[in-house]
Amino acid sequence: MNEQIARTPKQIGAAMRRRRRALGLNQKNLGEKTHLRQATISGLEAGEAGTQLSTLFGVLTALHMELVVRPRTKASTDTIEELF
Amino acid sequence: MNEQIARTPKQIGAAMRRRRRALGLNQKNLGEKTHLRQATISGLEAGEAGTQLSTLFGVLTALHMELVVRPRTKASTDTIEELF
DNA sequence: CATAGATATACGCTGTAGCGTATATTACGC
DNA sequence: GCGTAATATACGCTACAGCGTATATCTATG
Repeated sequence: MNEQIARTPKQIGAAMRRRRRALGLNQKNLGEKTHLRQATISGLEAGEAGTQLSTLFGVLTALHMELVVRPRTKASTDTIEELF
Repeated sequence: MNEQIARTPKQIGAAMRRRRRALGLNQKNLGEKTHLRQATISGLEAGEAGTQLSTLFGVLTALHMELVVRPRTKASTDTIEELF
């Protein structure tokens, strides 16, 4: 359960939230590590689509996580429009 | 070679560029699929840290790709600061 | 319940992404 | 080399992320 597929901002946000909690951190702690506000972490975890890559990777690094990019595994009905 | 680890915007951009080319698309085509400008795709592939998650996931979807989020596999000396 | 800790939300501000449009630069086939 | 396709860059514009700060709302746990 520690490999999460993420096809949307919400999914990646949820995965990061689980990881943060597993590490026993709160949003404020994590904000200090990453030089981001607690409110910014909150938005990222909630899956705000406008969040920037710098924010994403900053938090990933602080959580000792990484991404894997790969072709989609299962068929999906996702369209661009319904992503947001 | 179709699973790429990405710990920085540049790495994820490079992976997406390889995938786009493997699919025989140019930035303009991809921009039309995603409702993004060719210039925006260019920035994403170049690893601009300010790129938004909506842009990232829009392109990932158009390229039939997905992310996996997971704890880091190997030891790394990465720090937050040197990411950007 | 009470209340402390955690998370979500608000306000005004500054910086910048993405836009349309256009052009400059690079890479490639002939 | 030359021309063309592909990619990078520029300009002015609007929208909004992230900022500091503050507060409101949830959530434990006694």
